[in-house]
Formats: sequence, structure tokens, C-alpha cells
Amino acid sequence: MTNQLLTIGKLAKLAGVNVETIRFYQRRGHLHEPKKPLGGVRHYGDADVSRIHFVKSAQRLGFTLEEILLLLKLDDGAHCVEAKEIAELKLAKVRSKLADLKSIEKELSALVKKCDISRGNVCCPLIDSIQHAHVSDK
Amino acid sequence: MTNQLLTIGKLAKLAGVNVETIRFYQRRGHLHEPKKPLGGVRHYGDADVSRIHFVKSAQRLGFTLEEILLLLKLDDGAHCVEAKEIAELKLAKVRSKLADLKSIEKELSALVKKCDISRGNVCCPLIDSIQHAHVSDK
DNA sequence: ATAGACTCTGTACTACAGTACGGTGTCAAG
DNA sequence: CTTGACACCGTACTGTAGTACAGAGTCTAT
Repeated sequence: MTNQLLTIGKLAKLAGVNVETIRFYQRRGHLHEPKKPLGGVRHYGDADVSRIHFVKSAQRLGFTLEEILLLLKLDDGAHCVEAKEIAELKLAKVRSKLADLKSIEKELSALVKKCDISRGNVCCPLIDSIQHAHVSDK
Repeated sequence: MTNQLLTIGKLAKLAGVNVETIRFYQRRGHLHEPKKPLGGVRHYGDADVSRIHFVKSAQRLGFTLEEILLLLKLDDGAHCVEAKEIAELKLAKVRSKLADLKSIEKELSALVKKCDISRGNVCCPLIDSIQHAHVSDK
């Protein structure tokens, strides 16, 4: 069953976003704004639902709205190479953030472990460790 | 060699932060503001350098300034249990973000791989995949 | 016909961690 | 004694992704 006469409120419910989010996407160019039928209410269709799903899926993959705008401009099947380049760049960023987070995890869990070991100490080993951590850049 | 007569500019350079950042930390309570000697200039010492290093180290571990404020209040050695609790909570958050990022990495690299395989296709498989991804709730 | 729900529009606010700026004051060197 | 560099102070702006709200218009059900 296809819908072609959705109001903005129904579109929002169907797509699982806030009405304000739809307006925001329209301002940003992620969603086009249908012309208003003179003193009436705008109507939306299934294509708009899909579009919002596209944006949300891409966001889940770590793309920013700005990057998604690029992807949408390439969405004619003829720019596959460019789209792939954007995705590869994003993948590299994700991997670098992943490495950062892994080292943070390691440090933090070592810190917590230290707390467990030296119970009954006057000086808190956790705070102490942060205090005297050598300051690595970045 | 210890310094006890640093101006804000020298303190900033020593600690590797912006002057504005120091003022910002003072407003937020991460750094105390020495009283101004009547129509003169404030002076800072090594303790302030250490304090800024503490804040920066904790930030590197993923603590927000708000959380760092908590840690600083506990910095008397007598609140180790509370400090450990804060760190454990943070560790849990880091691990959950790590899991998220790992699944993003998996999906994204699969998408890029798809692009490599179906070269010469009219329809871009990357954009197509995002287009028709079932929308999983986060 | 009127109440309540919804839409439209523009602007302002949220969090986070700062950065930038404008105007004034102070200090040291030349 | 004046120039330039820095300090002080308060406020406003940055990016990111929306959310909130005020005031007006419109649509729908009773």
C-alpha cells in the first residue's frame, strides 16, 4: 500500500522521526519541500519516507549530514567511484577512532583494576595515576 | 626548576593550551582563579600546570569536563570508592561505544567490498545498499 | 460553529568544549 | 613617552544535529 497524501505529521510518524527533524532536513537540503497548494497543507509520499530512511541508515554508518548530502547528490548510479571514495574515507576514520577507543579501554580498565588491588590505601590510585600520567600528545 | 610567577600566557604555553581555555576552566571550576594583586596581573604556579595536565589526561580517557569536576572534588585520597565508580561507569560506556563502532566498521567495509566486486554496474551498490537497508533500531 | 488537533514560519535554544572578539588596562623596552 | 605585547572582562560565536516555542493559519469532528 502506497501513500501519496501524507501530512508532515504522518510522514514523521511513518519515518520514525520528529516533525521538526523533517523541517530541519528540508532546510539542509536532505529532503525537498513540496510546494504548498495555496493556503493549504503540504503533502508527502513514500519517496520521502525512503529518503528519510536513507539518511538515518547512512547516519548509523557514521556519515555526517554533510557527507550524506554528497551521497545524495551522487545518487543516480553514475557516480559509483565517488561514492566508494567517500565510504572508504569514512571507513578509515572509523578504524582510527576504533583504535583510539581500544587504547582508552585498555588504560581505563587497568586503572580500575589498580583500584581493586590496592584497597585500604590512603591515596586513591586512580586519581593518582591520571595525576601523574605522562601527557601523550593527541 | 619550579615556577611560581607565571602569567596566564606563560601558563598556557607551558601546559599546551590556549589562554582562553584557561579562563574557560576557571569559569567552570576546573582551575582556581588567583586573586589579582590590585591593578596588577594574576600569577600562576606549577600546581596550575599539573592541574591542567590532569584535566587533559582525564579527557583523553573519555571523561567529560563535568565528570572531571567530580573527580577533582574527590581528589583528597579519601573517596577512592566513588572515583572507582565513576571510572567503571565510564569504562562501560567506552565498551558499548566500542561495540557500536565495531559493527559499523563491519558493515561499512562490507559495503566498500561490494563496490569492488560489481564493477561496471549501472546502479551503485553502495548507495543501493544504504537505500534498502532494513532500518534497525539503534 | 466551534473546539481541538494539526500545520506553517521564523527564531531561539540545547549540549559540549572551547574559540574569537571588542574595549580597556597595564607593563616593559626603546 | 609612546609603541607593542600582553592581561582582563564579558559576551558572542563555532560545529553538529537537532529540539522548542510563539503566534498565526487551517483542517476535522462534533
